[in-house]
Amino acid sequence: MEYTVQKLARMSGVSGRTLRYYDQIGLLKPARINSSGYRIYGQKEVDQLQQILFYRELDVSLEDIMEIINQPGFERREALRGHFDKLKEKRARLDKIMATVEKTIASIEGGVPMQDNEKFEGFKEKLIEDNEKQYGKEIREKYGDDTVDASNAKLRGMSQEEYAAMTKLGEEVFELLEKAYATGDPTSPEAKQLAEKHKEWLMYSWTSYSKEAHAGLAEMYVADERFKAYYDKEVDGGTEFLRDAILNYLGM
Amino acid sequence: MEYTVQKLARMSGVSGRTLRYYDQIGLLKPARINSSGYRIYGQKEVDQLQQILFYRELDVSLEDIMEIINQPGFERREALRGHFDKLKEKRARLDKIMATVEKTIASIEGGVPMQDNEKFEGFKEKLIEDNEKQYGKEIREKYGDDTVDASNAKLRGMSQEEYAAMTKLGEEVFELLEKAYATGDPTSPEAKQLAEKHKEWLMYSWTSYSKEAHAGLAEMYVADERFKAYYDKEVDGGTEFLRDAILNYLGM
DNA sequence: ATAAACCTTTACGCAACGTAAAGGTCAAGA
DNA sequence: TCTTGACCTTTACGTTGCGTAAAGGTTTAT
Repeated sequence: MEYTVQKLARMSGVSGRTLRYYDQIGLLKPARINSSGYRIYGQKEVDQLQQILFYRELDVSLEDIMEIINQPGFERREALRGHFDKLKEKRARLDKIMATVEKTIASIEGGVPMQDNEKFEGFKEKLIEDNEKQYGKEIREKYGDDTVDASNAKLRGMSQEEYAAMTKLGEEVFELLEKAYATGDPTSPEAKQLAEKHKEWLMYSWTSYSKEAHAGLAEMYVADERFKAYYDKEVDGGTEFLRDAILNYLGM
Repeated sequence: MEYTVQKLARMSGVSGRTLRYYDQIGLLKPARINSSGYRIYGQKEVDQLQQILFYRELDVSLEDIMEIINQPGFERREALRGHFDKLKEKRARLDKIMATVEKTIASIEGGVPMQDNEKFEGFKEKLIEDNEKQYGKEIREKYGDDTVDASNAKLRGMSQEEYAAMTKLGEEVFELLEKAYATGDPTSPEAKQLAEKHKEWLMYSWTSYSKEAHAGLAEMYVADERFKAYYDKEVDGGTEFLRDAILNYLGM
């Protein structure tokens, strides 16, 4: 497939000017120039543009992108690692800023005065290491799950609303788990409600439902440490409780 | 408390030049100018700078920030609440990008080849449509699974070798599925071998194993369209066959 | 008294394009 | 066939949000 500037632009979401600029600085040259002087891009160029956009998303400068894509594989890996670290820092910084926002709100509402230098926590990029130590694993675990959720949602081509609804349901399951766990009884009304909500939540990604599959999933939660870690996050033994609640709900 | 340019700059993490620039464009004027022409900032200015930095963090242009904070009905507390939500969104986006970076790194290290277009799923919004036509659903599903695999590997702190081994096992399961399916009999020796290999593969991520959980997972494969699509990729009905083979292997 | 560390304004530079301006090309419809 | 409108080209200046001198005045600490 061959593309002119405008076609490639529309496909990739960048502007025609951008493509000409990339040509100009030597970042992405068209495959050839036709007899009228038009830029013609081919498959290879499409792929490379995708590469470029990928790095651009990571806030890599065009100059650096040029270096990266012109170098062999292991160099690229190093670059990626560097970017990953940068992203991590960025994330930690965001967390700090969010904390500052919360604190500022609290200070306004509570009438508690805030120290001036506190107001800028997070904008300065110093205390990142501390943050890592403080949140460390927790965030990573959550991060893993978020990733899975996001990819699943995308996978199924869910609309924004659907995804939001599903997420909300997921949170509700979690809340219910805490409440039901507090009763200590997997046959309690709360536990039953929990199992129901869990089924409801499941239906967002399942096309067919069977008691066996639901029960099996519950067993798997206990067996697979990843799921176990997730459901045990708030209350220890939460995973087993959830399984029991589900099995009970299903009459098994 | 009163601050000169440099003091405020150090406290807030921005540069002196930035403060002068903000004065120049009228975004943040000092409280007063002293007898030597120095800019002197007071309490009000400190708070306003904080506001400005919050907006800047959200990629709002300075011009827009000016409009926003000069609006008559501007309520600081409301604005702060809005900031918090937007920051959360930004963080979620960062998480997604980080996941892709990690996945890319994993693919380089694990020697698992990745399709270029796979690498960039999720980054572009528009290109997806076209890609869809080209490669259809298949890639999305694979991407989803890869993501899960990668994040799992990370989560469990797997070594590269282990991850590679697991990936290889996963492929073997797939090959066996094709071979066993060809026999048409879920009780055949090939089917039994398939179930065994599947269990072996599972053990990479399971800490405890039970027949019930294994059987449940098999049921889930059929119920969840994502898994179904994955195992049906090569042979239609492969998922059901796998389930039957497993159930048979487990004597259920 | 002198150096270090401030402060000032003016002014040019930068990345990654956006936005004309001035003109050539191409497919489709009257 | 001719015209229209959507393409394409190059050249070139504008934009944002500062960084970075340069050239000089002020304050503070020793």
